[in-house]
Amino acid sequence: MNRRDEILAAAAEVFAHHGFRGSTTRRIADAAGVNEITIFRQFGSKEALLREAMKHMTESSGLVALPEIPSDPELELTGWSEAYMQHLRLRSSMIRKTMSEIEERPEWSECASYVPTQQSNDLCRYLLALRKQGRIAEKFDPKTATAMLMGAIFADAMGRDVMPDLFPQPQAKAAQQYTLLLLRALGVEIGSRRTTSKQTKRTKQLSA
Amino acid sequence: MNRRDEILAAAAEVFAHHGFRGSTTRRIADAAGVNEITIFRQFGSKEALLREAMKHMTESSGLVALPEIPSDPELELTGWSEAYMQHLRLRSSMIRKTMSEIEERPEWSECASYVPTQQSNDLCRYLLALRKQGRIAEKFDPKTATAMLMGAIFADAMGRDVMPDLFPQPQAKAAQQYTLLLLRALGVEIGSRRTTSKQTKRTKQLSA
DNA sequence: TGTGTAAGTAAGTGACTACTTGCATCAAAG
DNA sequence: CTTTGATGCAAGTAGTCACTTACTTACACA
Repeated sequence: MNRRDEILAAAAEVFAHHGFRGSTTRRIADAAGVNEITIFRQFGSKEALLREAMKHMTESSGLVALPEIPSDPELELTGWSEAYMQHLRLRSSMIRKTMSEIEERPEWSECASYVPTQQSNDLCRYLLALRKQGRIAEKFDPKTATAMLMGAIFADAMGRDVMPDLFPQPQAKAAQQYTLLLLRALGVEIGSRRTTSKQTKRTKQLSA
Repeated sequence: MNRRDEILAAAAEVFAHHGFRGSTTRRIADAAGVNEITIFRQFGSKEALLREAMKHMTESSGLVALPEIPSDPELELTGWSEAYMQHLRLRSSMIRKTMSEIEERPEWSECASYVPTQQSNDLCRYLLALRKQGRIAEKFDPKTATAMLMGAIFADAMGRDVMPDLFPQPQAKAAQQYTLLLLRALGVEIGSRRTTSKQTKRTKQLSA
């Protein structure tokens, strides 16, 4: 990790805690253990530095996609929800700051909406695949279902720190509980499993 | 509306668009059409002004409670969801800024969590009343169901401006669609109505 | 040994920030 | 008519901000 990356990491860290206006070049330089002037020589301006730090962040999400062909929706969706929730929780400070700054810096919106858009499309596609398999009993709008699950996860990840009483306990099971509730809304049989190979239906011990 | 209230309203407006650090006393004074000095004479400091403006805001939510005794859950919950979503949408800028500032100013968290806490308790109580009436078919955790609906509404109100493609269309029906999805998850018979007086069950034309 | 490059030090610029002081204005209350 | 209290105006203070200039140090490589 060279100097440049150290500065970028420090800038992201400072921004997550203090926002754009609170991210003074002095604070970033101190956090990076670097002279303030090095920042200007490397990036030209505070704005350019934070823009680059932002881009640098979004490239490292590490989220995995849902399988193309649904097999065990309860298991797969629970895993997906938990991963997405953890992703949001780890970045909650940065996300809060970004949401707040986007009105004043609309050029960041593309950066900010990249991960949620990708995840939304992925989940939506998965639900449509489930329907194609005839495993969704009720009529449903995939966009609504997607927005509902992702919205619940998002709100939990953003709000639980400040208002812990409003969210289900324990925190570790919240993503699973939201997922099960959604599956019930869609009429997906819980505990069912189907694969392309001949594998017998079996009960899972995950159900609440 | 006297001078004091005009300044408070202007402060809230400026804060919603620029956050704490961006709310310079000059900007607030200009927005209120008032000399900058008047602010300091009236409120002492920028911090005190914004604290008061914040308190002043939360007192005017205008949200109504769900009925004590559920009668038409689809109608009542849809109305409640729409009102809550509109409330959040009208204040989305202010909410985003507050969420972002709360880490640096934790003394505001009480103020910020007042409305959601009240609404969450209200919705939770309503769902428990529905269960007591025997109108919820499935086993369910009321906290999870509450967090799920409120989370979906919250995320929609916060995110639709920036990422319109991720949310159900049209916007005007979104709250209703989330509500119907939740009712399905709970196994509440849609289109059913029950009152304390003898009123016949009837089909509603609201269902999707 | 000489040269180029990335980094540091020191000092300073002009703009902005919260906040203060001193004085003038003006309308309503006594 | 006088007092009082809220407001405005002009000027200023001490501090911070992003950013610059001029010069020095350290090291790699030829």
